[in-house]
Amino acid sequence: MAVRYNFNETEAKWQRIWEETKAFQVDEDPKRPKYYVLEMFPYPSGRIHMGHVRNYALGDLLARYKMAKGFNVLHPMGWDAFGMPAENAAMQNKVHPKAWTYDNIAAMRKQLKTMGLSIDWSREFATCDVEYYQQQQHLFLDFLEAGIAYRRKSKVNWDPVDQTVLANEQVIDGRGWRSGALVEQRELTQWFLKISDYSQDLLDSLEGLDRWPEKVRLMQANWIGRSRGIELPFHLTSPAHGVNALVCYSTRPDTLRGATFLAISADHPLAKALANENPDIAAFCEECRRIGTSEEAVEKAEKLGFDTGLRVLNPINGEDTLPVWIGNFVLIEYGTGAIFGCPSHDQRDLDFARKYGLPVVNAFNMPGETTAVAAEALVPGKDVAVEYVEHFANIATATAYDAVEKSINWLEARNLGEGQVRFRLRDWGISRQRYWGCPIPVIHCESCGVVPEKKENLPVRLPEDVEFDRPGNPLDRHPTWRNTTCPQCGAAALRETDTMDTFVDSSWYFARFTAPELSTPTDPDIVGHWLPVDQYIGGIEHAILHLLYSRFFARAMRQTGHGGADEPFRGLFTQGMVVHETYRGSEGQWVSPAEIRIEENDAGRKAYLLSNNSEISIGGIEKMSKSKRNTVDPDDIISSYGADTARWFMLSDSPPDRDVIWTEAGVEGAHRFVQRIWRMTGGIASLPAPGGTAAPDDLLRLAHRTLAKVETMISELRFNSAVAQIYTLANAVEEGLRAAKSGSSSANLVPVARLMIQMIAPMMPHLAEACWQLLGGKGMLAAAPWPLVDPSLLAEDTLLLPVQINGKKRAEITIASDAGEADIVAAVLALDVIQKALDGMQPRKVIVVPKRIVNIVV
RNA sequence: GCCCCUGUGGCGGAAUUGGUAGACGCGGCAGACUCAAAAUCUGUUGCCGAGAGGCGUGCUGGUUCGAUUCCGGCCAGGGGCACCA
Repeated sequence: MAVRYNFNETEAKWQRIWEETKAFQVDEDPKRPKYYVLEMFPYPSGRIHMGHVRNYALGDLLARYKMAKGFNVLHPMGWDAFGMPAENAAMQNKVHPKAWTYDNIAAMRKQLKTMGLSIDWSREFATCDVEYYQQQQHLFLDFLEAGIAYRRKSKVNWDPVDQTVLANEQVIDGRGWRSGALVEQRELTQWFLKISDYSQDLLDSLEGLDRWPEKVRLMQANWIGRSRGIELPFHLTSPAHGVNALVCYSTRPDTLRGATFLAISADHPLAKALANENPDIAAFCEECRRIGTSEEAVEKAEKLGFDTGLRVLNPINGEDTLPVWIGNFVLIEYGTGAIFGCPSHDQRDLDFARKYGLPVVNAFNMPGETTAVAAEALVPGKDVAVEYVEHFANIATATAYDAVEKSINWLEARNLGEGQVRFRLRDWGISRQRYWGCPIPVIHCESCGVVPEKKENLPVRLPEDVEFDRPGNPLDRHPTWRNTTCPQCGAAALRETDTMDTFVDSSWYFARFTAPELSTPTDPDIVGHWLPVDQYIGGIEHAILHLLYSRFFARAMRQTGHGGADEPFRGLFTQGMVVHETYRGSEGQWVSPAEIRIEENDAGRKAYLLSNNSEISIGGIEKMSKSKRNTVDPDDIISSYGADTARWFMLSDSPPDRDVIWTEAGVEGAHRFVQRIWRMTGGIASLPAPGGTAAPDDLLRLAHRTLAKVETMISELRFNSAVAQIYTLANAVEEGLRAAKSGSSSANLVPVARLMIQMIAPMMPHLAEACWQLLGGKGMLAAAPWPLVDPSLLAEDTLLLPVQINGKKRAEITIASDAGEADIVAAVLALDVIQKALDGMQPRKVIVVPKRIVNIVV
């Protein structure tokens, strides 16, 4: 037997065997419970990175474990293949986005396969496959028919150089992230999906997602942003431009008595009407618009206002008059585009009031009281709110929170306003002026307007003969592709040239995996069988958009007859990042980990450049990135240590939801363990066969206890703890082997080693298969059932109980596990150390917690 | 500003119904084997102290026989949202 484990040979061998035996291909099986494990599918950037390795190591562990536990496991893989990088590559390298994408996919597939994942590769697809986006077009048409998709004008960030719409995240300091051009606000007609119709359901259903991280549920809840408030008309003292009243939206009507002004948006219809006749107002509104709404601008922009001269009455008493201002901080998109300002209880309103000399009235003063407001606005506090509500609404008691609800009731009862629920969530704009995406299957006809393409005419294929020599959307300037006929009247018409946001592609791929060959988007029976995904694993960066869009899609697909589940992802796990130390040379240049060596002793850690031994400064630990040169290439790791080592390292030490620090020392440690398991297994296999049947010993008991713990920890996704348990068992097995070599009984070594190997199998599948063979295991471990815990081996005869005096540990006592309380107390008090520590003091009380602890109180 | 999370050895982290703080790994130190190195193995490793012992889970109060765990108040780090009325 070879002393060193040859991972190269073994990993290739078992990957071949798994593939040849189709070990991971599945179909629906009514006899076994299903389990759907899914890792967020990768974007085909060209090479896998360590984040992928971690993601798939986690998912594969679960998939293999569930498979061994008797589940029919669906574990597919695909590619999120549309998007801008392919077009950028096309512009820079004169390569077609399609060729670039499929080449990348081929390269990454090859890399992934070296990881030895239990993927059903027969289901693989890319979202840029025409078969996939054809079905997405089918879904779009159904959504259109159901009123879920619609078109409207909307303000967008327009990059005049790249000639495209930019997402808010792509606008940096008011400039396009690629072109650096000043971004303009344009009104364009865009396609939207009506996600806002589902706001309440998307919010309420978060409650049931008990296998999602609390953090993600909170983030989604905040994003949906439900608020309870009231619409309040403020009547003008004299109507202007046909407007009798300005309607404000407020979530704090309990502060209404402190209102001292009203502010409307520059885009409010009344502001526009006033601007038409007053050039000063027109100029002011223009300035407001110019400042824009980018985050940067918002941060710096001063609160600006313009007094319109109009006056309104406070509805609370119909007497107090308030001036109407135009404010640059009032958003037309939210609420009604008009607010009442209550400077005493809102910092922004206070700043505004101070700047323009508007009165500040403490809304919570009782009649006759004149408590002033200090430099900072009063926090809408609990106590003051109660007093105020008592005063104006005559409500006997109210908690702070009730104050809002009760003031709404009070105002509604007097017909002064109407309670409302509003959401922050806006409809999802899916139009992109890009080539490399799913074409939106509609046609613009001069006489019929916007006409959906007929389903039998799908797919609307992306033309391949396009040029990327200029910015903008090549579909717009394609000579023939746009020209078509109207499906309704047959006249010449033009195709829509916008493509869909790539988030659409990723909003239903998990459903398509259940039947990827189908000529409809899904088969309701099949998708109903597999969905929801039982465990979804991916990065926290998708906590909001991707996961929310997918939840919306699940609802929309059910509504349009495409089946599925209420919620697409039953369990969600958000893994941490892979991070690495950074290194910088004498001139501050980033240095890659491959170019240095580390020395470590009592004096500390130092890094030296391999090329000339000059010292390198060790910087912070940061997310692996090309710019900081702190990446480690999975290919290099797999070829030097093997996939199992990389997987084991990823699973050890760090809890999977936290960042894992990639270190050379850590990888070597993981690899040492691989070699150690191999040596140990070889040693056990070459022992002479023991005769007869073995009585259970401590080692066997430990193995079963470990098995029970490992199962619990895997099901709780605490893989690092499972790994620690396996280490403990391995230490004991090694000790057993050493003892056996010097003559002790080896009777339980083989069965215990087999248990250990089976526990290792989901984490290091290749090594496990090889060891399994060595131990005479039958067949392929990938197809073997998970071992059963023998409950009779979990019980212990004796217990080690700590003994405390007044909560401080003073001794330990070994005692029969079935000893009664009186016996334990007697035995404890008889201990020399305890007698000595008590020093003649009489115990007042002895607390015995069964199987846990004894505490003597004096 | 609002909402949320996290603070444990030199490091990653265990201790998950209030019951032995530091499992397991990394790193360090000492030793064995070796001509030597690598590999491997053994011992040791929270802090203070020669030792007995004492102190220790961000700080600070509290509840409890007993607190890393529960409650109050601070401090530090991280994340999400944000002219949202």
